Amino acid sequence: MSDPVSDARMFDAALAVLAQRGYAGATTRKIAEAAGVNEATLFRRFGDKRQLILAAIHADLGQLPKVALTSSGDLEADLIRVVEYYTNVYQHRDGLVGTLLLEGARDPDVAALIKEPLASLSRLGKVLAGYQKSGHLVPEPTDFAVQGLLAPLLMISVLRRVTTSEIAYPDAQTVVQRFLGGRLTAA
Amino acid sequence: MSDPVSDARMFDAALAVLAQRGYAGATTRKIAEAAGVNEATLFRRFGDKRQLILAAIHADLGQLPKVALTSSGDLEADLIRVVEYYTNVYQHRDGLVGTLLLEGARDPDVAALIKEPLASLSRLGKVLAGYQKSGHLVPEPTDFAVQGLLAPLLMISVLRRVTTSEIAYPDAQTVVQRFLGGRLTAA
DNA sequence: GACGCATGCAAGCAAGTGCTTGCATGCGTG
DNA sequence: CACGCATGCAAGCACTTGCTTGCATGCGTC
Repeated sequence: MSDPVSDARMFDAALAVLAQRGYAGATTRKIAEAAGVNEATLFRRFGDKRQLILAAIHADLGQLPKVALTSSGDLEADLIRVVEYYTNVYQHRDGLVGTLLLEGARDPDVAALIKEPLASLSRLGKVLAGYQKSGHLVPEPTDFAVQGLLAPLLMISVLRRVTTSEIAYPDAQTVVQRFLGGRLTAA
Repeated sequence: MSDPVSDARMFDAALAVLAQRGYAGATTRKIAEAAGVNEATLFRRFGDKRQLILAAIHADLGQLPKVALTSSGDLEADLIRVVEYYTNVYQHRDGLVGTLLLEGARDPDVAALIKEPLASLSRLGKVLAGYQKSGHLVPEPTDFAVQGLLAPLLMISVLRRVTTSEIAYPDAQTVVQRFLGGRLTAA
């Protein structure tokens, strides 16, 4: 009966259920059902729930294109690329980022998995610092700059899920404009 | 044996465990233990787990001082008051806000409980709109303005818990300065 | 065609969890 | 003192959940 099941199908299901119901709520039975797979198959393949979920997260995060965190010299273009990237991250699995951030605070393994994506934040900081040094951006602590650029996106992604009214992600252009307002040097 | 137990003690315990482990992880046994109370007492008093937790959240959120969301005419002073308030909210029970936002996305009752605090955001929007109209602030969609002011705090509160390095909340003065940079009219 | 292998299926087990209950105990109030 | 009342305690029940296992089945490979 039935073809061999792809890992991807189970990962998809696992992440969908995880994002929607959290780690504890993501029961192996629900994941199996969502994947259209027998529960036993999950265990035979991944050993236990934790490894399944960790593998799913790992595969998913690894699939994210590496951020184009380069200084091309064109400040605005660089920022737009970054904002588009993060908007994508928030959208690509609805609510997953929030869940991972929360769950990461409780589970060291999850924390380890999201470590690299988080590290990209400080890489972004360095890019911004470069533009500060070159005089394109007003100087400020790089943490502040990073927050100024990305925090609104995070806030939107969180609020979207708890409020009834539909909140849309603004386009990258707009986000960057807001960020640059007051930060451009009077060059 | 033992004096009557105050609701507050159970609420404290419930919220502490809730913030740390989420709704599913906040078992009645753990809450009882944290409160130094017998599990049966929880049920006798509150009926079931859900009502206990909802009552705890309600009592706690109700205890938050009403935001001083008034336009005094002194823009900077108003903003500082607001930022201090929200910094407080994030700090006052470590991680609770994040948990509630996440849990609120899954549980309509929790969503209902945090509705009022969330509504204060749109009230803040109106205050800011007032300052835009009076020419103190550059015009922009009020949602953007609210996010510009508070999103960094939210991001910090989230990142604090997943990163090993200690991230401190900036003081209100700093937050407001960052917000005002680029938003003050050239009056 | 025979074999191996991944899967489905169904039953089930052990642990955890929400919740109940009967009983004893101690405190305050009349 | 007597009574009521809130609590502690311990046992336990029903259900969920992670995980296992034995068996049948179908697919690809040799």
